Amino acid sequence: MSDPAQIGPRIKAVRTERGLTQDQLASAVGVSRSAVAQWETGRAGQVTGNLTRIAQCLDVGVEYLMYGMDKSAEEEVSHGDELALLRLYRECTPDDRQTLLRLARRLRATRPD
Amino acid sequence: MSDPAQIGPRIKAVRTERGLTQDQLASAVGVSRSAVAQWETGRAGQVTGNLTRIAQCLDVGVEYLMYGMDKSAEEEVSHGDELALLRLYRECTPDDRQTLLRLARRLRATRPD
DNA sequence: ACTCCTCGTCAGATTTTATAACCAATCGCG
DNA sequence: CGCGATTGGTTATAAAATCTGACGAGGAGT
Repeated sequence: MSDPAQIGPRIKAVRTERGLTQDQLASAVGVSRSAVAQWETGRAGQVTGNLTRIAQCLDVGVEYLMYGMDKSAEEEVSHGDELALLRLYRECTPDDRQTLLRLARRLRATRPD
Repeated sequence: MSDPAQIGPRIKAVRTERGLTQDQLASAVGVSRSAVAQWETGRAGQVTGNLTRIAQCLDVGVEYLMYGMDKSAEEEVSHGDELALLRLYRECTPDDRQTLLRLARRLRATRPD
């Protein structure tokens, strides 16, 4: 799941994307420039308690640094109407759920391209 | 955001919820029983590279141990049928989406209690 | 009272990590 | 071309962190 050896390159990738030098990230996190270099080159097995600060300074999620992405097996819903639909669906009986799924399939099949 | 001092009690809470002893969690993670006790009593400032293994063994997200909760602003979908519904919904036109939402409301309103 | 189980704490060995220093590559300037 | 500045990789080492095994306390059951 988590690949510690990949955290370093990932930190480097995000840092350069943000246009920061190692010195700048080091100052932001509160460590020496060498520490950042060692993180990025995989010398440090884990970046321990600094992980949260690094994520904050780079404006990226801790789980992104750890796993490379948010959970991929699950889907996130953030649109209000999709949330509403999901909640309504969950409050339906199994039969009604099947009805909704069938209608969704029919509507999708007849949509214009 | 992250409260390192709270990781310990959180580990303990999840462990006891799962009905595990410190010894059992220690065996699962691959450390001594003392290490688990120290994590839970806050002796260790951070639980370093073991955090991922702890989360795996306790069947909980790393971010939950670190922050106490998954992202609260978003909802996660993990059931296959819900994923299917969501995907179908997204492939529909706005008009068809409204149709689905209306039907869902009607079905929810007529469900037996 | 005794035994067992669970867990908190401690001393110490081991491991990890951050620092300062060193060095190399690149680039811009005179 | 030589020089200085900047950036970044690497190393030795001191300091800090972490884990282990041992010890002891409290509770439950017999």
